[in-house]
Amino acid sequence: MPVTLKDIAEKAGVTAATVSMVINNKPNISEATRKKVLKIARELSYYPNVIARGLATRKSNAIGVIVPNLASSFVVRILQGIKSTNRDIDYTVQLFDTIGQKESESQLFQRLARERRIDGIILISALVPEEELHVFKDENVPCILVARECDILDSVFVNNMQGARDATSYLIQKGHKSVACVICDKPNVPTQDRLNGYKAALQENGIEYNDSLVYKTDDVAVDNGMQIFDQIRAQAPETTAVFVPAGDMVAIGIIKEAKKQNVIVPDSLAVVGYDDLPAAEVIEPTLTTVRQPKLEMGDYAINMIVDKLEGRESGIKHKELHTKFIVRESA
Amino acid sequence: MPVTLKDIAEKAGVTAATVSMVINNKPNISEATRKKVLKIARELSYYPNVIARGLATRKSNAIGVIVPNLASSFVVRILQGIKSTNRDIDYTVQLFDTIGQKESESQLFQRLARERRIDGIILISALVPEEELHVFKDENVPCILVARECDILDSVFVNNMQGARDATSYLIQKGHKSVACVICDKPNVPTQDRLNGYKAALQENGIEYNDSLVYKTDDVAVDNGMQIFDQIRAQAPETTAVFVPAGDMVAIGIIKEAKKQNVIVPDSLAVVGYDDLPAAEVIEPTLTTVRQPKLEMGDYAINMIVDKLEGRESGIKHKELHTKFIVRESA
DNA sequence: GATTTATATTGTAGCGCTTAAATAAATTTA
DNA sequence: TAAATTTATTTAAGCGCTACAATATAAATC
Repeated sequence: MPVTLKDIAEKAGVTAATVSMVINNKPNISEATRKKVLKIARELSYYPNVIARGLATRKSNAIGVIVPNLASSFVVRILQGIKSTNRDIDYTVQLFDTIGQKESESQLFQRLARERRIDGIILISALVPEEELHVFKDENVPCILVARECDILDSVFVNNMQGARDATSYLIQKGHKSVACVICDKPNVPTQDRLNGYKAALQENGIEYNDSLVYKTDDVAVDNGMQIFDQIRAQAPETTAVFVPAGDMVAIGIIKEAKKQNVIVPDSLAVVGYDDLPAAEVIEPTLTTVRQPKLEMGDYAINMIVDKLEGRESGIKHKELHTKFIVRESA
Repeated sequence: MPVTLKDIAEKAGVTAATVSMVINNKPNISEATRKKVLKIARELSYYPNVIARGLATRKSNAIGVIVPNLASSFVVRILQGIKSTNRDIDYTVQLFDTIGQKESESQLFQRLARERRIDGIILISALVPEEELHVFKDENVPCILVARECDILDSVFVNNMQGARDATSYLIQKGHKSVACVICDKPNVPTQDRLNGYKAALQENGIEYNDSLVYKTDDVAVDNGMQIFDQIRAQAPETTAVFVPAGDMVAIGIIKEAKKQNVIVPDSLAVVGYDDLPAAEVIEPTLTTVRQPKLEMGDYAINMIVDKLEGRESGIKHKELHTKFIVRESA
C-alpha cells in the first residue's frame, strides 16, 4: 500500500490536515513542523495521490490535446512544441485523436470535460466548423484553438495570407507571368487565407486573377502532387511556376513527377511549397517553401492555457505568429 | 454543477448505490429500475466522474506512454500505432517525453505510478539500461517495453538481427565484395543485434568481418550521414556498398553528399537504410531500406497492456515482429 | 495583566464514486 | 403457510485528499 498523508501525520504526531498544508506550501505553519513533516515525507518517499487531490479540488491537473491525425508531420511538430516548452508544466498531457472516431471534436471535448474533468484543452484543427466551436465555449473549460483564427475561442495561428502573398510575390518577382496555385479542397480558414494572399500578390503586381490556374486536391500527400502535375501539364502546359499552399508533400509530388517527365525544376517549373516539413530538405532540388512556426505554435498554446488555468489571464486572446519564406533550390 | 449519481438517484427514487450498479452493469438489478435509471441518466446527460471513480476503485483508467523524443519519426509512428488500434480502448493515453527532463525514465515511471496512479505504462525506448528496468518491474504497474527485447519486462520488438542480415546479404548477392556498415554510437540492444546480423551475413557468404568498415555516428540525422560519407571516402575510397543500421536519415545524408560529389548512387555506391521512414520515398534515388513495422509495434503494445490490465493475460510476454526488406532505387 | 490580534493546529465535512455487509421483498421449497 | 432461498435495494464506510470553521497557543497592544 502506498504511503498516505495519514501515515505521515501519525509519524509526525500531527493531523493529516497539517501535513496537507505543508505539502501544499500553505502559510501559517511553523518552521519546526514544516521541517519535521517534510523530513518524514521524504523518508517514506511520499507521493501525493493526484486522483484524490483532484476529487477534493475539482481539478484533474490534466490538459487534453485533441489532434486530427497523428500521421501529419505538421500536427506532430506542434505537439512537440507543446511538450517541449521551457516552462515547467505541472499538468499531464492527455492525447486524443479524432481520426476514425465516431465522436465529433465537440462531443469528445464535452466528454473529456465532464468525465475526465480535464482542466483545459488544446485543439489542433483547422477544420472544426464554426457552429461546433460554440460547444467548446459553453462547456466552461478553457480551450485554445491552434492553427486557425477564430473569435469565439482563444487561438494561435499564423498569418497565412501574408505567407501566401510572400511566396506568390517572390515568384512574380522572378519573372513568372502566370503562377499556378494548388490548394487543399476542404473549405477551411487557412486555405481561404492563403488563397486570398495569392490573389493579393497578383493584384499588387498588376496580374489578373485567373480561376483556371487554381488546382484543388482532396488529400495532401505526395501522390496527389504527382497527379496535379499531370493536370497542370494538360490544362496549362505553359505554366512556369506553381505555388502550393496545399502543403509541402503535394509540392514534393509535383517535383517528383516533373523530374520523372524530364521537366527541370526550377528552370522549367518553379515550385514553392507550404509548411516547411522535414521532407522539404530531403527532396532534390530542395524545396523553397513557406515555413510555419510549428514548435512555436505549440509552445504558445500550452503557455496560454496554463496562464489561463492559473488565473493569470482571462478574456479571449489571439496570438498571430508569422510565417517565414525559405528560399531553397526549387524556386 | 455537473450531474452526479445522487441527482439521478433522487429523481429515480432510488439510492446512489443502485444507480452506480446500473451504470456499471452490475447484476441483480431489476429491469424496471435499470431502465428508469438509464432513462434519467440520459435525460440529465450524466457523465460519470472518472476521478471520483478512480479514487474509489484505485484505478486511473489511464495508460502512460513514455517516449524519448517526439522529434523522432520512428517514435511518433509507434505512437500512432498505439492510438490507432482497432480495439476500443477505454483508457486515456497520457504522453510523457524524457528528452531534456531531469528525471530518468525509471523515476518518471515511479512518479506516474504513485502520484498519478497510472494503470499501465508503455515505454518506447531502446536505451534504458538494464538496471533501471528492475525499477519498472518492482513498481507493480504493468509495463510494456517497446523497441527492445528484454527478459525482465514484457516487450515488443523486431528481429533486428534478421533485418540486418537480409540487407547485408542482399548487398553481397549484388556482387559487393566489401560492405561498409554505419551504426549508431550508443551501445543499445538493437544496434548490437543489427551489427550481429551484419556479421552473420558476411560469415554466411565467406567474407571476413573487418572492423575498419564499421563507422559510428553519435547522432542519427542527415548531417551525420553527410560526414560519414566523407569519412568513407577518406578511409576506404574503394567502398561500393554501405549498409546503414543507424537509420534512414543517416543513409539519406550519405546519398545527398554522394550526389553532391558526383558519386552515382547506386552505381558507384549502393546505400541501404534502416527504418523506412517517410523520407525514404522522397529522396532520389529512393532509399532501399529495412522496414520496421512501427504501427504494428504500437498496436501490439497497447493490446498487450490492455489485456494485462483486464486480467486476460499474465506472465511475461514477448512479441517479436519482423522487418521487411524494401528494395527501391538506392541499392 | 486583561484584551486584542496574529499564528499554528485540529476537527470535521465532503469531493463523487464503489463495495461489502445488512436488510427488505419476492420466490421457492417442504 | 412457515421456513429457506433467491433477488433487489439500501446503509454505511471509505478511497486520499482539501478546505473551512473552530480551537488552542503565542505574540502584540493598551
